[in-house]
Amino acid sequence: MAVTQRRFDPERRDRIIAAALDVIAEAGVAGASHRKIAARADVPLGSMTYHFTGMEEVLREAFTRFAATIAVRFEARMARATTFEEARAAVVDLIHEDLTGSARELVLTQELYTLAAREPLYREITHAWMKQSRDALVRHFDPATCRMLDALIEGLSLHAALDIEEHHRTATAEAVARITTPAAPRH
Amino acid sequence: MAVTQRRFDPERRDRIIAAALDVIAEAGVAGASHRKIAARADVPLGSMTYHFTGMEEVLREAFTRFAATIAVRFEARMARATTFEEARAAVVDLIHEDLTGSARELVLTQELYTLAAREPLYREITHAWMKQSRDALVRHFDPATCRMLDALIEGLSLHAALDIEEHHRTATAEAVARITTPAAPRH
DNA sequence: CGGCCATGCGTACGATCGTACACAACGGCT
DNA sequence: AGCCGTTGTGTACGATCGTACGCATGGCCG
Repeated sequence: MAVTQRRFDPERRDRIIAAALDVIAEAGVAGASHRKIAARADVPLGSMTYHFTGMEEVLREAFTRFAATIAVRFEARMARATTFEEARAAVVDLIHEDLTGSARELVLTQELYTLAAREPLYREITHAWMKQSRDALVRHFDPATCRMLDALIEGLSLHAALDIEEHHRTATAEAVARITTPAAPRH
Repeated sequence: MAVTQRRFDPERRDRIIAAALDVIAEAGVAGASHRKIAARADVPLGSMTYHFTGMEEVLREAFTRFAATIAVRFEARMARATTFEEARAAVVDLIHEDLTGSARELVLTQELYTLAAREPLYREITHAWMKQSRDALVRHFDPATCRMLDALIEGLSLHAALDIEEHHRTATAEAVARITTPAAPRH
């Protein structure tokens, strides 16, 4: 009666995961707690331990979903490119979107990276993410170039997250052009 | 008597800061507490609140010192380069050192970045760090190229932190060569 | 229509946290 | 030598945390 029953709420788990990402984006992994996530998802505290074995599982699923979402977008955009020049343009587009998009994604990415730098469990998530991106790139560029592109993309993302300076699309295009152009052999 | 007095211990603050970096490297910012840091520095818990106004001050000073240390090393190495080719080689050396050096630095860097992505206070630290590095680079490369180099360096650092794959010096050299070579104009 | 069992929730416990504050210990000054 | 102010420390408090667990609840089967 006064108590709203939620017996049939199969999306409960999903809502919790989504809420977890919200909380992490706002307060960081450090500031994320079962209680805050439960409040955000509008579920009782007990649901946390019911649906998940512990905080680690929540984080793992949340970041897995986050990484998958971004990787899929990346893949979709790259798939539309057929020629080399289109591939270059697609990369520039993607970087541009990353950098001018929501700060939320940049922050969540950083949080994930920091976790991954310390714990192998989360490293698996980043590895899967990287692999997907790498696979999307390797259709257009050779492996070594893909690695460099990856590094450039992540570096530029970081600069955006740290608010280093405003982003110029032409500068990004120039950087991508350089990376994707083999250097002349040393003399 | 049994209590060892430390009245004259002017390096107490420094030891605490050093201990804080150790703890952060091991347990992350999230896992760093006054108690753990105090234990690591072998000082009583009360010393924390005596020497610092709060956790934030400890973190700020610790990361400031950390960033300064790395920036100084960067600057020193770049300063030894006179010609363009030497500058390129210096950058490759520095990246190589970063990537093959202690995981501690890579982890601490990630922790700082994540903090900085969220809080302006720590962003100041990263901005100062970037500025120092940028100043060291700008003597040899034009500003746009410096930004790209920065991004590349940070991206490669991240790859190392995430253990993406083993580092090849020649691959780094190729990436630096490309970035520092203006792209041919589009036709 | 009524009892049962899986499902889900409220609460309580022990641990750990940051911080404040009363007090011990010492060096210098008279 | 003895007092006093500065310097440093031990402890206790309130808040918050993750997690376990007993119990309410409602759908389903007989």
